[in-house]
Amino acid sequence: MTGPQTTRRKRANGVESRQRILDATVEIAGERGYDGTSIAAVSAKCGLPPSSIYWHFKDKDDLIAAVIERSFETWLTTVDLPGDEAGTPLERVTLMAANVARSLVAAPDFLRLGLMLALERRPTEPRGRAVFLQVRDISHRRIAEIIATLFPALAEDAVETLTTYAVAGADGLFVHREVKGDSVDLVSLFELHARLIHDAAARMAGPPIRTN
Amino acid sequence: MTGPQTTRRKRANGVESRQRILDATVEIAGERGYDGTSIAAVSAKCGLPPSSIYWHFKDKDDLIAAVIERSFETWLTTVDLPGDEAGTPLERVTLMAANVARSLVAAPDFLRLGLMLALERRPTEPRGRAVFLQVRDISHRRIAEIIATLFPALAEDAVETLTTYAVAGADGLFVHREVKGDSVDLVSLFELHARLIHDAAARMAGPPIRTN
DNA sequence: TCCTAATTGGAGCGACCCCTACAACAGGAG
DNA sequence: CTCCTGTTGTAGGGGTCGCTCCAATTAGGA
Repeated sequence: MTGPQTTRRKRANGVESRQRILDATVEIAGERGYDGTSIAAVSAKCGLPPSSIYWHFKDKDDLIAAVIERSFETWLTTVDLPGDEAGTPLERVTLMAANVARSLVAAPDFLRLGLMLALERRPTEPRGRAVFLQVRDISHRRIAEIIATLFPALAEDAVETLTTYAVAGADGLFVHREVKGDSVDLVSLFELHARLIHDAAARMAGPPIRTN
Repeated sequence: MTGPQTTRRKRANGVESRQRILDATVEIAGERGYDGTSIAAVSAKCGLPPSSIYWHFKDKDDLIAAVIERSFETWLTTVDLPGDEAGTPLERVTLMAANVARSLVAAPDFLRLGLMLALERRPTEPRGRAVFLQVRDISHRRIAEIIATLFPALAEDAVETLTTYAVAGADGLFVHREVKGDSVDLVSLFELHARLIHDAAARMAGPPIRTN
């Protein structure tokens, strides 16, 4: 513990190799999914032999899980959720939606691979799927907090429902863009999404007059 | 053509075998995706040898495409889109959404497998993916027609945007239920979805007073 | 300079993959 | 009965899979 740990780490190019492996894997796995990702293909794409991959990662499952983790982190940095700037709730919700839309366009690998893993239901769940669902829950809670802050009058289950709806809409719109190609204007679709969520929140939080 | 076709079809149990193969395939492919579906596994599940599978289907790609086609048809029969019954637009949109939600709960294999195929981006596209996107476009047009009928004042691109949003929301909510399990009340989430779409359509179609 | 640990190179193992070849069997037609 | 056609059964070929083993190479610490 306290002994001979001078400055010896990062001796060779191990760290860079790890990044090269992850770069190659995220590209292949984002295109072909779990089973479609072969170690041989990753090896060919990153130029390192399979033994190097298995030196850096325990097995294929570990590699995919690491890819999910790193993709989520890089995606988080591009989201850059706004803190507590001024503006009406509608303006702030719209700004957030635009940010998320742009980040999904810029770094789509995370959500594409994650959704593929999430839809699978194999007997022994891959660790990457669990990791994705976990970070997804974190995002869910963050959004729920923001909604609760913007609309303090909302009941707790209303916040939960709106958050679920917000995330689901984002997923669906993302899928639409993945299917239809780059011509889809994700930002404007997210703008509509934000507006509808805002109106729903305002209605749910507003005074209960005019129920029908 | 007009000759010796008495009543000879279905001599052995060929038709039933085809169904057994499709039943086994939709189960496995709905769980594991394209690459995760092996002919050996299908053979084991349906009890027929691989040669029978390859007698009924040209290759694995053909099998998956056939599964998509049949799943879509069985899903269509459970949707049972309402014709032209009476009611306000909101009532009719809500009814449609509830129907779709119930059908997705009853027959989720079609959309689960379809979304998995749609998210993949391999160099040579599987035929099943093309089939899914095709029937998806058919659904899209049907929904667009209904929206245009319910809200005649809507501009054409507004109908298109709303249809895209409706389909995307349905996809996302479906994914949410697939991830979170049977405890998710898909019908009530679709009810909210229908209401938001209706409000958006009414606002877009209505007089442009009170823009802010 | 030698020792040691981190990393790479490459061969290869057993299992599984998709798919095929071909014999065996069933039942209607003659 | 014999044929003929649709369907099943068995065996396996050629290839890829995830993964392992181990020698070779590199660079820091002594």
